[in-house]
Amino acid sequence: MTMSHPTTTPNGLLFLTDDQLRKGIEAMFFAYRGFTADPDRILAKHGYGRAHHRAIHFIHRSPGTTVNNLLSILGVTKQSLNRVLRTLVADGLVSNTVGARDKRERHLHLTEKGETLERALSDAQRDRMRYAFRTAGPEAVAGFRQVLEAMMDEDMRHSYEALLDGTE
Amino acid sequence: MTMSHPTTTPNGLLFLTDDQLRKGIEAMFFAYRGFTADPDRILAKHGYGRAHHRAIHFIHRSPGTTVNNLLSILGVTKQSLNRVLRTLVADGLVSNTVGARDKRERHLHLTEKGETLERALSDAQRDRMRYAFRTAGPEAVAGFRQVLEAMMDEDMRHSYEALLDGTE
DNA sequence: TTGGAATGTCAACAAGACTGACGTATTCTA
DNA sequence: TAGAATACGTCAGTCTTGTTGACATTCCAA
Repeated sequence: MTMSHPTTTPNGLLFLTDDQLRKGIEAMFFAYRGFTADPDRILAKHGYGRAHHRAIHFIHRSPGTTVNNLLSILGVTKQSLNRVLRTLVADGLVSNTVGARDKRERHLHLTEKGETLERALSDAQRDRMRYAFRTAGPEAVAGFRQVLEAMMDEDMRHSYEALLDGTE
Repeated sequence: MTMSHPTTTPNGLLFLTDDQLRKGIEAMFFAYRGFTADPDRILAKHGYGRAHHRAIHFIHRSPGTTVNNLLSILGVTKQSLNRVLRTLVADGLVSNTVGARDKRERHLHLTEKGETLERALSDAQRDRMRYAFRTAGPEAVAGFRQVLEAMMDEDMRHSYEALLDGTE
């Protein structure tokens, strides 16, 4: 019989079998599919993709953010982001205002229409997250976040923590 | 001051603020980037993408699996999978043998070369998962898996559990 | 004041997903 | 046993989203 739960060894390190780690890997794979499924359905109706969702989400989170700022959070090239941004501006979901202090910068905001779509997307995603959290219970939620935070790259954790400031 | 941890209400349901749920959503987003970062680097060297990784992973997990089987696990179209599979077979990483019982089926196996790449990919991914699990501790690992499993779609959870059979 | 750095835009291309249609071999079933 | 269903492969075309390269504008510092 194989061990199905991590145990602590005399040296104080967690003993982890390849099987336990693989289960974590596959859980991550299948869960992420569920995580994106609901927004994907809504986006498809509007002719958008996940890239649009990500842009909308972080503009909502940090109103007035610049393109460069968004780039470092999203981790894509500016040309890639620009294409998405262009369609969102053209469709009237995002507004694009020249910076007052630095005229090279463009400050991004969601319009009324943009906020409406953001609501629909985040409602759907929160519903699933709420169900998962309630099903698993409060201790599980704490563990979930601890593992995910340890899984991030150094610089991504910085982005993550910067977003958390003021809401913790 | 906002609540930063879930609490239980008199009706027995977890009380979850939008902030708590959003943190879960953003943690998922940033962690998944870390989750795929190491394999992505290795794949890029070989001229492959994530699609190749997924195929290699599940062929390794279920040697002799059929194309149809793989399709339902990966959740892509056969045209999409076929493109990936064709290059893997051409490059000598995957073998493709006609079924003995049912000659319509093709059974997929990793070659020696395929197993070598699989090792490199899964070693990298396991290293990160091990670090995350050790950093977070055993209770956190249990919670992590509980939340992820509750986050999966019904049919994905079936695939996930089917893969677990015999290893739990 | 001028040259370099920073910010953002446009154009072209590639990977990888999708749909739809079709062909072939094989198996199942009425 | 004939016809329907299944398993697999392929061609053609589209879409999203990533990439590089070239370029305009703006700011700043030598």
